[in-house]
Amino acid sequence: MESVFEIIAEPNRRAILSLLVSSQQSVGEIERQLRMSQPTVSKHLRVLRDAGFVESTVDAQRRLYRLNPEPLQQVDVWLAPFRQFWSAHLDALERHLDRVDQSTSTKRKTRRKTTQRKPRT
Amino acid sequence: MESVFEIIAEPNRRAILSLLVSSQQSVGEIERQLRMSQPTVSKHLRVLRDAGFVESTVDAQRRLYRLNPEPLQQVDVWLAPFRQFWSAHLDALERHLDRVDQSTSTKRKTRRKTTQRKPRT
DNA sequence: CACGTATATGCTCTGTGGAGTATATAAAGG
DNA sequence: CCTTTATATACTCCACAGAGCATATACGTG
Repeated sequence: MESVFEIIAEPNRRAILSLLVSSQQSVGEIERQLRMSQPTVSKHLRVLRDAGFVESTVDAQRRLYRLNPEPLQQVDVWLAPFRQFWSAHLDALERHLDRVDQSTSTKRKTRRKTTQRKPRT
Repeated sequence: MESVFEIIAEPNRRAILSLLVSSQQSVGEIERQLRMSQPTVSKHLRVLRDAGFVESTVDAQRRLYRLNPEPLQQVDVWLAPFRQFWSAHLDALERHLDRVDQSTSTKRKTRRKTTQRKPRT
């Protein structure tokens, strides 16, 4: 399981990463929010930490885990050559993202230029 | 193996996808270029096609496979929330991409807009 | 110090994915 | 037709990842 892609192939790990986007969390908090067993959470966090996806700090008995975006950037880099391809299917993409924006928008995010998307305006 | 992420977790499948960026290819061509056994190629193509990553057309006895970017866009969508995070580590990203550019022997040093990288010549 | 809380880790079991080998299918070409 | 070429599929084997359970470790508090 060296590869970044294998790491994020696991649904629970993706869930953990997504959870950490909002703010850092302790193991127990993750455990409750994602309703996974404590050993399972700890094991996945171990994997994520070894792969550099998260970092932890000690707060007494608890460990606070926070995101480290670097490895995800590698995914983005791999994705890059395929983006050129999307232009062909751009309208489909637009529609898709609009759908996502709706279903995800618990907190008003005006979708911004997301680093690479066509200047939409 | 329903998830898009599990699909691209497999190195050979990623290789196939990357290969198809340049142009469509027959099974035999993929087999030779990636030096994988024919059944292995066919099986991975099956998975990729079922997941919508590729499409095929018949050319006599051979099947030509071409890329379909849609599923990869889902990966991009998932990645989106993390991008906001990268700004914090932007310089690290810059350095990282520079390393990648080098090791990939890209001629053009002028990297633009991040992510919006030029199609390889 | 003893106990409760928080997290990590070892061990076992099970499912599943990928490779290899052999074989089936199908089209082209003599 | 018979053969060659191109691709798909069935079957078996093996490795390995993830979950559960038990247990170890460590810190805080009375």
